[in-house]
Amino acid sequence: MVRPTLKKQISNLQEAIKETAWGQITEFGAPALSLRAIARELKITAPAIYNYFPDRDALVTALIIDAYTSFGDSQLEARDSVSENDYVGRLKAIGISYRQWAHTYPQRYELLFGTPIPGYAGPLEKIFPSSARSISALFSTVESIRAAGKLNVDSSPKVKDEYKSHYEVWEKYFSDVHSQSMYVAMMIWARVHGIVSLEIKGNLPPFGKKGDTLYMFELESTARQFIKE
Amino acid sequence: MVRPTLKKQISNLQEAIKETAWGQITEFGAPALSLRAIARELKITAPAIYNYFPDRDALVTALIIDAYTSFGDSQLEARDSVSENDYVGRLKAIGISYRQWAHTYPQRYELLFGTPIPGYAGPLEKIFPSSARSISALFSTVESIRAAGKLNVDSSPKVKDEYKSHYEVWEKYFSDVHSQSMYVAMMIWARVHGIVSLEIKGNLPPFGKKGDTLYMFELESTARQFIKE
DNA sequence: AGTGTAAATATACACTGTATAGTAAAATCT
DNA sequence: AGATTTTACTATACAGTGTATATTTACACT
Repeated sequence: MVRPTLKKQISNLQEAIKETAWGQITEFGAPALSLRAIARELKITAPAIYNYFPDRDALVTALIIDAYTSFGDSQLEARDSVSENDYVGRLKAIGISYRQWAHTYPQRYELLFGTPIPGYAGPLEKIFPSSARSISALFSTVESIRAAGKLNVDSSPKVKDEYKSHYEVWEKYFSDVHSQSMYVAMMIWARVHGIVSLEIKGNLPPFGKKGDTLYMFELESTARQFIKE
Repeated sequence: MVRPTLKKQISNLQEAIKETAWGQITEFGAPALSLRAIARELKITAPAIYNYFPDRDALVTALIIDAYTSFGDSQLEARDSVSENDYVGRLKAIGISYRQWAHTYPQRYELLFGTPIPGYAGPLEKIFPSSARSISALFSTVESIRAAGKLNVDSSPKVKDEYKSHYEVWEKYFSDVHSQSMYVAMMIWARVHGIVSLEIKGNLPPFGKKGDTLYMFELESTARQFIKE
C-alpha cells in the first residue's frame, strides 16, 4: 500500500503533526524534537511531513507562532482581568501572568526565549506579529498610563535620534503607542524576562509558588518607579 | 598505523580539543558543535576524544566552565578598575562589562545562558563554582555598599523564612556576603541579564555600541534605586 | 626482553534531517 | 463514465551525528 485510503488517513495531518510535536516537546523537551519520532507516533513515514512543512525549521516556526499566541492570550487575559484605571493592578497582573505561563509551560517558554533547537534561526519577520501581539498587553497598559498623565517621565528612558531607525518596525507596529511608553514597556519586559529566565533555568533559587520571594518585589518596585504617586 | 608515534601526537590533546571546539563554536555557533568535526580538524578519529571526555556533555561542561572563567575574569577586572569607594562607578563598570562581554563573545554568552546544545543539561554542582565566581564581582560590590551603610534598605527585597532553605547553597558560597546584599545583587543581575539577553537575541532593538540607548538608563536607574543619596 | 597499560584506530549501530523516485488514491475535466 | 492530472503518500538512499566495542600498537616499567 502506497497511499492509505481516505478513511484511514488522519483528517487534519498538519494539525496532528503539530500536536504530536507539542506532546513530544512537553514530554522530552524541545531539543529532543524529531521529525522521525513524530512520524513514528503518527504511523506515517518521515518524508510525509514534508508535504505540510518544507523542513524542520518551518515546523518549529509554526510551533513558535502557536506558543506566542497561547502566551499572548494569557497576557491579554491578565490585562483585561483588572479594571482599566487600576494601572498598578494591570501591570502586576500582566507580570504575574508572565511568570505563571512560563512555569506552566516551561518547554514553550524555552522554545520562545531560549534556543533549544540546534541550528534553528527563526525568520523574525514571520514571528514578529505573534510576538508583538503577546507583548502588546504590556505596551498598551503602559500607553494608557502615559495617556492618563501618570507615567513618571523623569525616570523614563529616552532614545537618541541616531538610534531611532532601529525602532522603526516597532513604531510601525505599535503606531498607537507613544515612543516613550514603548521604551518604558521594553524596560519592564526586560526586567520580567530576566528574572523569570534566571529562575526557570535554575540560576536563581525558586521564588515559590506565588513568586513572593523576589519576583513580587521586582514587580512592585518597577511599578513604583514608572507610575506617578 | 593504529597509534601515531609520540612526535606526531598533539602534545596536549585535551586542551587542543577544547580549543578546536571553541573555534568551531565561534565560527559556526554552539549548536553546530560536533565531536566528529573536531576530530576531523585535529586529524584524529572521533572515538579518540573519549579518552579525554567521557561523552559530549562532559566536553560541553568543560567549555562552559572555561567560558564562565573568562566571563568572571572580565567581571572582576571591571570591578577593580574603579576605586573601591566609588559604588555607583563600580556597579556601572560591572554592568557595562557584562554587556560588553556578551557582545564580544555572543556564542559563549549563548552557551552560558541559552540552551544551544540539544539535550544537554549541565551538572549544576560542577558548574556552580565558576558560575558563582563570575557573579561574585557584583555580589561583593553590593556587599561593600551595604557595609558602608549606603544600601537603600527600604527598596531592597526580603525573602520569607519559608523559602530561605533554597538559598542555602548561595549563603554557603557567599558566606561573607550579607543576605540582604545577596538579594539585591540577584535583582540587579536579573535586570542586566534580561535586557542583555533580549538585545542579543534580537527581541529588542540594538542599543548601540556603547549601549547608550536603553541599557545605560537601566544601569543608572538601578544604581539610583539601591544606593542611598 | 617481556609484560602491562595507555592511546589511538577500525568498525559498527542506531539515530537524525532530507533528497529523490515511484505509486496509488482522489479530484478534475471531457 | 472514462481518461487525465494532481495529491499524498511510501520506499529508498545519503550524509551526518554520538557512541559502544574490539583491536592494535607505542611506550613505560620490571
